[in-house]
Amino acid sequence: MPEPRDPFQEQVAALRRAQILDAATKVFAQRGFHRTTIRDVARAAGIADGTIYNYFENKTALLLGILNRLNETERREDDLAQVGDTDMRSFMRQYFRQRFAALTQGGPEVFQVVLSEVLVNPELRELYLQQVVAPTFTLAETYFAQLVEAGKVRRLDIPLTLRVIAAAFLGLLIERIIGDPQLQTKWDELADLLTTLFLDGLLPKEGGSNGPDQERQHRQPGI
Amino acid sequence: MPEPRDPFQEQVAALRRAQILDAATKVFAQRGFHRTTIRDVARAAGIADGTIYNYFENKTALLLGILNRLNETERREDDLAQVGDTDMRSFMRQYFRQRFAALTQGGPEVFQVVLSEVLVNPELRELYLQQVVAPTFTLAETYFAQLVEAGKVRRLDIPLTLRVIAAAFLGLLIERIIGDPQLQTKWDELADLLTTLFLDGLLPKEGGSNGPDQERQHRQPGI
Amino acid sequence: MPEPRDPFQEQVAALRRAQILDAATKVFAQRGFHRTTIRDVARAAGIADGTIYNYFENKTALLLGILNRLNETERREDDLAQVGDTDMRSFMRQYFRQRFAALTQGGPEVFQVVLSEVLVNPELRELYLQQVVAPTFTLAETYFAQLVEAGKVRRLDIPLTLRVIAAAFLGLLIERIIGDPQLQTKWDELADLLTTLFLDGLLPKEGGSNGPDQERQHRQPGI
Amino acid sequence: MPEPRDPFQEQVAALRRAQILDAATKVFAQRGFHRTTIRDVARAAGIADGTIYNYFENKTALLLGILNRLNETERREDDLAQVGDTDMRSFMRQYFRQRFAALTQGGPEVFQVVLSEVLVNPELRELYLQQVVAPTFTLAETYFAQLVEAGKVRRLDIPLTLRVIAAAFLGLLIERIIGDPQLQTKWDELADLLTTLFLDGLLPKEGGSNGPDQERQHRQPGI
DNA sequence: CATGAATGAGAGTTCATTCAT
DNA sequence: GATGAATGAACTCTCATTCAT
Repeated sequence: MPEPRDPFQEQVAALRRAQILDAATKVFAQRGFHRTTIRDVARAAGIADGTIYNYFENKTALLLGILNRLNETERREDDLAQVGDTDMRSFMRQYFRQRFAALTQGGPEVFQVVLSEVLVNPELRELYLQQVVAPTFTLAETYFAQLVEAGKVRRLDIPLTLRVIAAAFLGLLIERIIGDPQLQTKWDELADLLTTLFLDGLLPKEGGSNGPDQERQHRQPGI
Repeated sequence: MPEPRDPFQEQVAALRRAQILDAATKVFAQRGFHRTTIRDVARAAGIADGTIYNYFENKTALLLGILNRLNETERREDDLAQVGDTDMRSFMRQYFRQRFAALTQGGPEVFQVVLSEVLVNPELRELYLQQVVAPTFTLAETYFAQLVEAGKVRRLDIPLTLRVIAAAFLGLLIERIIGDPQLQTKWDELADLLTTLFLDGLLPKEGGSNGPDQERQHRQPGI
Repeated sequence: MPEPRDPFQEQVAALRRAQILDAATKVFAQRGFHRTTIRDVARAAGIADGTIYNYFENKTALLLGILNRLNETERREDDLAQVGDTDMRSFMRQYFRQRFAALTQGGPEVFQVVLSEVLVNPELRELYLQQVVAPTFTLAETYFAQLVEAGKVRRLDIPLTLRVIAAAFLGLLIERIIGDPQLQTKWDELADLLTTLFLDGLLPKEGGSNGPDQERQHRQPGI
Repeated sequence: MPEPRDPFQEQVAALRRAQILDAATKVFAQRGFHRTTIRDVARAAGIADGTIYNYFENKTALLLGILNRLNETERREDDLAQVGDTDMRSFMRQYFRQRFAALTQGGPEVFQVVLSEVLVNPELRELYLQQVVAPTFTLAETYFAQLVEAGKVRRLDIPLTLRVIAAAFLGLLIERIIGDPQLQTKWDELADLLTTLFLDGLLPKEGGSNGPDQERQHRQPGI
């Protein structure tokens, strides 16, 4: 836990921390938090065991560090704001695409690790709730309320609706991690499907032919 | 690992196994699989440490035992079948309610434990995929295909759509476990909300007033 | 530790004891005393674990039981006596043959087990010394002294000489157990070789051609 | 299991290994391999339990380590070579004396430990056979063959004869370990006795008086 | 600051022994 | 007497953490 005053040293230290957290994320995701030893992390980071303790108080702190970075990453994505003017469908499809891309590339490992522990570690759970989940929902609720007011979205229980949408993301990510082949294969189609599902619902269009043309769903105007 | 031929002994043994798995599920959910010792399980079951090893080969086998019971539980729920004749909305609401009730009472702890390990243990992941996830989806796909053919449901990518619905459930369960207050409070409203969302979508009804009447959604014509 | 008065019961008990000791000898020799569990012995004997404790106080008592049987076996071999009249060479060859046959068929396993523990268990060592080694040597010394008096054998330190001869046997047995191929192959030639070696020694006969005639060796005068 | 490149560290590590093996040899000999705990070894070595595992993979590796040192010790004793020119009797007496001294001081404990396990552990047995027994015999056979060719030794089955001689040593060592009082007392006389026995045999010298003078044997004329 | 050997508490697991059936 | 499930002490081994170099 060094407290360097020298700004240069400070940057070096930050890099070390990042290097260690990267390594930790990788190996934690591979074998799980508990099955991974400090030595594993150290090896992956290319440093000695003891060095880790110069930057993190203990093993748990590594997990918190990962969680915090997740936090920062989430916050930075305030992409919600600037899309208010386009039509609902384009916006949503765009947004879902962004999210899926983020999840896929940004590393599902991070989720794997954090979520796995969050499920069974009350303290971490609390932290995760307050630092990641709650702020995200608060932000989203504000935005969503605007949509409702603007009449662009049906008047539903906003917080709960957002929970459901977020849950779908979370659940899909997990199912993918578990290894569901369908999701592995068609991951890229999900953004479109979710848009249709959440905007239009499962029910067939009124008077629609309900024909085999799956593509039509995306273009259905004025529902 | 006794192999009793005597059917009475066999039943006694089955009860012991159940007793141990109950205890294991409870304590694993509280502290997580790895932070829980065999002694913890034994204490919770009211037996000696060594006794556990008369029924399970090792600690991991306890996890597999829990997973297998989950498996059996899932299979027994063939509630899908008998609801084919009613209207779509009632059916779905009913089904969602059943599922939520099952998840809540049947013990979210089981999910907590299994999922937590599944996320970071490849072997368990494979097992879970093949024993729980895949069979469930196969069953559901067959049923869903019938709905599509009957014109009751929009023609979409069936497997993917089911994944999304299941994901919503999974995700909501997790969010609840994490401790989201909204979900704790309004858990019972979710079945209705999901029905609306997945059947009708977010978009406001055409020509609707989009007023505060949330209830109107159910009376949508032409369903 | 049953103390049956009924002579029939007594015999049954004796048989059980023998059955258990046989099984114990077998499995102890295979994996060693400590690596063998009571369950191993029970399985080999075809009985339940607990039953063993009706006949032996504890695991160590099994070892003592084996040792005691060894003791009895040894005593019964008073073959020494009746060979006093023949010539030295025939006698010795005959005796060595008997001993080797006994060791080989009577089961080197017994030696394996007992010796292995005797080497590192002081108590057992003491017991072995007093119950097996000492009596045997005492007997042999008496007989050997007669040979010396009769002028049939060079006047040497009798006890020590006997130790050397016994040591050769013991050592050969061990070398064989260890798996020396030479001994495995030529085990039957040892009786003759030992006779020659111990009676005549390694030195070539004086004036001899050092030819293949092994028999002439006795008349070596004045080396 | 460190792999130090630094030669200094390497030496330190070698010392630690030796320190641990010394301790292990001592305590294993006292209580036997299986009755000795890792903690016993650690205490005897004056280090912590865990430290042992920095140098040896597991408890069994300690035994292998002891065996390997025995191996090295044996190899170093190439005393056979330089005594070729002297007369047979002096050489043999000298050689036997060396061997006995080596066995006694070099630590009969090493034998005790290794042999005890070798008797009941097939894997260790194989290792012992190949690393210690076989090389030693191969060496000795070559040398002995020269003696035979030179006519200094009777023409016998060389490998088998060597086995007998080695067996005598091995057996005597064991008898001594077992606690035979005769051997404890007269250990130092054995070299001479063995020389006489193996060179001249038990048979009385032709024409000899076979008097009570045991000492005469060593001064036998014509040697 | 970096290193990695040393530490020792603690975990999973085994198994001799007991005893109710 | 026979059984074998239950017991829990004791063992091996791991690994987070410390600290002298």
